[in-house]
Amino acid sequence: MKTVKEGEVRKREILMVARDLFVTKGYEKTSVNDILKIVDIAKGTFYYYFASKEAVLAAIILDIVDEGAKRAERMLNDQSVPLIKRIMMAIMAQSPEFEGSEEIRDEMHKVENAKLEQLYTKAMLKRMTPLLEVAVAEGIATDLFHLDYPREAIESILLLGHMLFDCNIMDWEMADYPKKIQGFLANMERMLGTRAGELEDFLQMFA
Amino acid sequence: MKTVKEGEVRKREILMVARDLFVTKGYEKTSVNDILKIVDIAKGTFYYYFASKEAVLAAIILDIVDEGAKRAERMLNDQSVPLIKRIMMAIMAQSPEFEGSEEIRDEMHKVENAKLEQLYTKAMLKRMTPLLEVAVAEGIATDLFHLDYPREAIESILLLGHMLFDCNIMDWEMADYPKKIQGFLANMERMLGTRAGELEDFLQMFA
DNA sequence: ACTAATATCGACTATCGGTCGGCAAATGGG
DNA sequence: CCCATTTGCCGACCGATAGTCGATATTAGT
Repeated sequence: MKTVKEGEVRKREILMVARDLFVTKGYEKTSVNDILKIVDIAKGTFYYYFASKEAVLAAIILDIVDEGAKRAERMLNDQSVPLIKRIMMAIMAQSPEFEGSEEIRDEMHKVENAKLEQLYTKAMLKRMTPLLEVAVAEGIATDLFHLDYPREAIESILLLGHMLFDCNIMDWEMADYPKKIQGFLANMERMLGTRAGELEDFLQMFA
Repeated sequence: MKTVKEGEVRKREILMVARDLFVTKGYEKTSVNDILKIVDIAKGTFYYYFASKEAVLAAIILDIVDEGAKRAERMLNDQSVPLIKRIMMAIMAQSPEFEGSEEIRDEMHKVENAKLEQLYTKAMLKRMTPLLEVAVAEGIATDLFHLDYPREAIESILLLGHMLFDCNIMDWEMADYPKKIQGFLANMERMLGTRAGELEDFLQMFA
């Protein structure tokens, strides 16, 4: 059964299906054959569009990171919100968990997805750091933040936000989360050198 | 050729060889057959001792983390050194890079080793947090540190130290490292709430 | 010496990611 | 309108892999 489609269409089809499978089943546990079955193409077609299974993964990660960065950018540009809150919301909005169906939440970051996870972290940092750098520079200029190593603070905050709350490396009880979030905000405030409690009302949201 | 050995001996043999291979070649790129060839046993023997290749990985990680924690513990117990420096040295000593041959350094934390890396991070945090908790509590009691969420600060510091300097997710130039280390120390100081510059002489070491 | 527990073997299987040569459909120029 | 070239597609095949299993050899207890 041969159905011909324009190249870019096929490519997107494969990416969509693969992304769904990688996120729900895990990258390692998803075989190329699994993808073929759903997209309903032969092996040769898959490798006509992608050099390897890992190439598909890389493309998907770029997509996910880019979508997150665009959401973050929207948050940062909303001048009606105070700067610190904007930054906080950008960090939250960036996380893939906040788009689409909520069921995906736990699936993406699982043991079998270590490779996806690692590549994602790397790409996310590279994409997000410049965005936050602008925002933090604004905070420094307006005497809201006081710090000597803005770039390093941003990297640390992004990394912590991701590792603590998006990955599943910390196995916390549900009941722990409010305290963990408060701790994170406190550390973020200190690294940025804000007036203590600047994020206090934000903190209420999680109490 | 059949050579029989006591169970525990064989098990340790397998673990030693596997660890060496995983660290130098990477977990994914090391096949069970690679291990068999060196230990000089048949497949059945391997699976007589370990349920899967991944079970071997898990055992190895526990070993590595435990060795690191023991080194860290020695640092923390050295009363002749000021507390902050002790903590800093414990964090550094914990890293697997600091034991044995230096060549291993880059190998362990590579793209193909994402699974090893992730499991390691998780186990390391669980093992190291309680150790540092004692030390930080001492710092709080002696009015050296001032912070409301000690546990969360420790988790963050451990995580950052590991992710920034042990993994290879940040692709920095060699020339960047002094600044990155200074930034890390600054953030650490702020999270712990020490007198600013408390770690200043430590910082000299990396300038 | 017999038995039971322990340790070892290696052929075998299912599945995987990836290759390759050939076929079919669209394209477009003469 | 025909034919050649490009583009899209096929699926049998390959080597390697993690893991299985029933047979066999060694050791230890009595």
